[in-house]
Amino acid sequence: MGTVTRETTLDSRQEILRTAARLFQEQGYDATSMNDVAAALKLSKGGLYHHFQSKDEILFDLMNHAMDITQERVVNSVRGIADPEERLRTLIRRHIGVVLSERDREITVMLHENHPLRPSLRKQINARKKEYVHFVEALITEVQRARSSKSSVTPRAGAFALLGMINWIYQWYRPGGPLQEEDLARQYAEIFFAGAVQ
Amino acid sequence: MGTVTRETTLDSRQEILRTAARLFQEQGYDATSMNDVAAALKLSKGGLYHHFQSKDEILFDLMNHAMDITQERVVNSVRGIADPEERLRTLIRRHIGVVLSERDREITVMLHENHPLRPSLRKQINARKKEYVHFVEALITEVQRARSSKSSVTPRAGAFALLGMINWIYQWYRPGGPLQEEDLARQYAEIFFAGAVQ
DNA sequence: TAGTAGCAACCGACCGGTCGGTCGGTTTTG
DNA sequence: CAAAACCGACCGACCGGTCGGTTGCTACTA
Repeated sequence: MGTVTRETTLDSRQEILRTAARLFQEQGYDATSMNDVAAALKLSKGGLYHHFQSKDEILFDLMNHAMDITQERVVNSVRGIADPEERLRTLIRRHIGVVLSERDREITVMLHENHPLRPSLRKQINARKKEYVHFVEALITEVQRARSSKSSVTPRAGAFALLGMINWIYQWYRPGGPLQEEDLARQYAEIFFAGAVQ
Repeated sequence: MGTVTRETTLDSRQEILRTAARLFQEQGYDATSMNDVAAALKLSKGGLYHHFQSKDEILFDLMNHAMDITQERVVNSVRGIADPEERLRTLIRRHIGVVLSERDREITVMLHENHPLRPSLRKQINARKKEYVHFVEALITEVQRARSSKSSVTPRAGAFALLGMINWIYQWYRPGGPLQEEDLARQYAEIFFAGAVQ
């Protein structure tokens, strides 16, 4: 049936995206050639171009997929939590989980590779990123209100600081190291809620 | 005199480094060709190669210079402050100042371009980065001790969180925007010392 | 059920262009 | 006049991308 064919095609694209994500993360986008991607998939370059029209398209799809994952696994999954504080704590945990996930390397690629994308495509990704920042910002506003916070930290600066410390993790975190994901999430939440030296 | 000649040469190298830093920051390292760098200096590629042996060497010198700046303008400049808390607050302010400095674009290049450098050179840069992390870590330890802090945040996680939120700034900060450097530094310090929703 | 039409998947040779880097010779300068 | 600074033509390698042709599976038919 046509349906079966479509599914196969989608699977191929997904597998290509996952492999490309791995290579892009390991070597960088520019340093990874389409030949590299094809070879890693045991494909010729021509075969690879049967599935994607350009290197751009792979990166763009990759980043969109990364935003889909963030939307599902972070945003949507905390929407049901009533208490704002608990919602923010869970968001921190989930966001860290996504950044550290071995499976979803698309996220770190999206975090790192800003320049290579054509301006029109980059704008679309940036719009989705901004949407996420605003979500976090609104959540921080809620938490401050619920706590009758007297902090002079604006939700905007707070959101950037929080996302900064989380999104930077990929720069230094090594899975085998002493700092485990759960512990890291707990400490980062504590820093954001009460500071690091209180 | 030899000295004069040497000085001239050094000036040329510095100017090349500054121009290269600007281009690398604007377009990315891989996307910037040696021709681009040469042209921006009104030089031919051959002329450029009279001053540097390779593109690698430029990037390596750039990053080393970035670490020199950090060492001078952040580390050395806070060493004289006796009170640990004030020392850390000043470090935050100075570090943000360096990241946002228009003149020192080397820093954001160093923060962003990790992959392109050959492993042997990259290790040297990473060693200097680690040194800085340890400095911050030790300072956080001191502040916690001085405050008799009961925080369960380890100095190591605290250092990574702090450096993360600061080093991420270049990803979103636009000089013309509403958030000014002084204000940003104050808010980030507050977050780190007391949290964002206290 | 054997045969076949059709099509997605794939190959590999190839293209124009650009890259980092080289080199022999010329200009500038102290 | 020596040496540093610089030029511009050039090199081999590799880049992203193309294309005509082949393979192999699947759906349909006689």
